[in-house]
Amino acid sequence: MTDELGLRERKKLATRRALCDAALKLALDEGVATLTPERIAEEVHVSPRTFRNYFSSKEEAIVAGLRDRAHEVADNLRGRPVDESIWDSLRAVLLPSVETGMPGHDLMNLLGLIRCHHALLAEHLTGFEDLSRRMAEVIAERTGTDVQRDVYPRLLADASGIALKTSLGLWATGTTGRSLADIFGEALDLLSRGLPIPAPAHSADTGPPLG
Amino acid sequence: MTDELGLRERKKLATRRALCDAALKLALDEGVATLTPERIAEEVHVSPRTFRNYFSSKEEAIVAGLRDRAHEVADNLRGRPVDESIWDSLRAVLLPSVETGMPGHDLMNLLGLIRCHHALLAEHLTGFEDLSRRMAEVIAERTGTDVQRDVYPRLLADASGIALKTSLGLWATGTTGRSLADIFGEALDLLSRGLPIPAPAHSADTGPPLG
DNA sequence: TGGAAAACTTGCTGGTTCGGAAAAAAACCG
DNA sequence: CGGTTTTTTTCCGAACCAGCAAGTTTTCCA
Repeated sequence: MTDELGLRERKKLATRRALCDAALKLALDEGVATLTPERIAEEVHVSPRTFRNYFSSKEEAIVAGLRDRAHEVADNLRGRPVDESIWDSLRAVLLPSVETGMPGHDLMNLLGLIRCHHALLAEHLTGFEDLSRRMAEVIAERTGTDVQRDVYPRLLADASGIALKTSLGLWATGTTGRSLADIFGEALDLLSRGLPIPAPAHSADTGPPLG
Repeated sequence: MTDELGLRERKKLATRRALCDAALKLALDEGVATLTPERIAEEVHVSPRTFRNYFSSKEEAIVAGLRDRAHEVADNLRGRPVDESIWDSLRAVLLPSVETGMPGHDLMNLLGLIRCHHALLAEHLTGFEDLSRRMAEVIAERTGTDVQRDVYPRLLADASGIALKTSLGLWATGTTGRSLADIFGEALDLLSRGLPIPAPAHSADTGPPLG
């Protein structure tokens, strides 16, 4: 149905994607500080003015690839079977949202950049905010709650978004030796069990990184 | 001990506070769009350049009052009795962090501004990020977990921060007729019980706002 | 198909923001 | 007091950003 995109729409999507791909690539290769909108535009063979028609800053372009998925994630959540546990639905929908496209080490490097640059971090966080807002609506539909009056849908949306953000942050430090899926699974599990205080066992219990 | 602040330090703190107070006041009175760093500086009788020595944008100044509390909150959490439930500690520490100083309707208006302005929202969210990072360390100390390797401390810090953010957001819409403390209490309670799906009762069950 | 209408790109441009450098003022210390 | 350190201020150039109108491409409709 939405497959019927006119030439104009397709070209717009193409230049947008080309711009944010170029922005990400250049940021990873040459760093964020020295990167300019002009440089990105040049890479895609459009004018600097056109770049600013699509993005209002280089930071917005760099994280656009990540944050643009907010729409799809909400749609995917809406598409899950209604008899599925909400936690299973969230797990099924959120994890793939960051596993598409980009190689793992690029994602780690990007998260490293984000951690260091205030403007990038700010842009990234508004992406999660966007995601949460959309998810809250779907969760409300699904659970028969009211986004305007009930705490539940907003809180669950925000909390599961946080599970993803926390997992990405911990995974990107590289100090755990675990996979993102593994960490995220544990995070959702902890949340759904009410964040019980972990047993004060030896904290090296997760097993050696093994290299 | 830190009471021994020289005149220099005191004046710096004073101008910083004066600047962010003025920024907030002007933003509430005259709106964010038309507000300029020059206007804020003028209000405090310093040069525009001095304003930029303290804050890198007007948005940073506007939300500085809220975000500067991150330090205290973490310190307060560290100061809670060790035999207290972590949830009780979080409740005791987080709620007062927004209840100090500003009148309630000003806080609601500020949150309204934040919701509408991308740059303000971004700045506000990095404030929560800052808060979470500090709290994660204290939570790790308190629970004998490892910030670098365990999911728990980061997730609990982020989740309780989210509980506050979600509560502020819902409260500021004014559609519930409930107090912030009430909403926040329910949010923490939901989190600590694993976000159970609410019974599909009539959603007007929370009682009439009563005017 | 042809031509009008709409949408996108682009160069230009004025206004704003930002932060470096050095002089001036204020605070500290003996 | 003089000398030293820190902060404030003035000056200023570079970067950023969005509005406008001209030129181009796509779409629409008869």
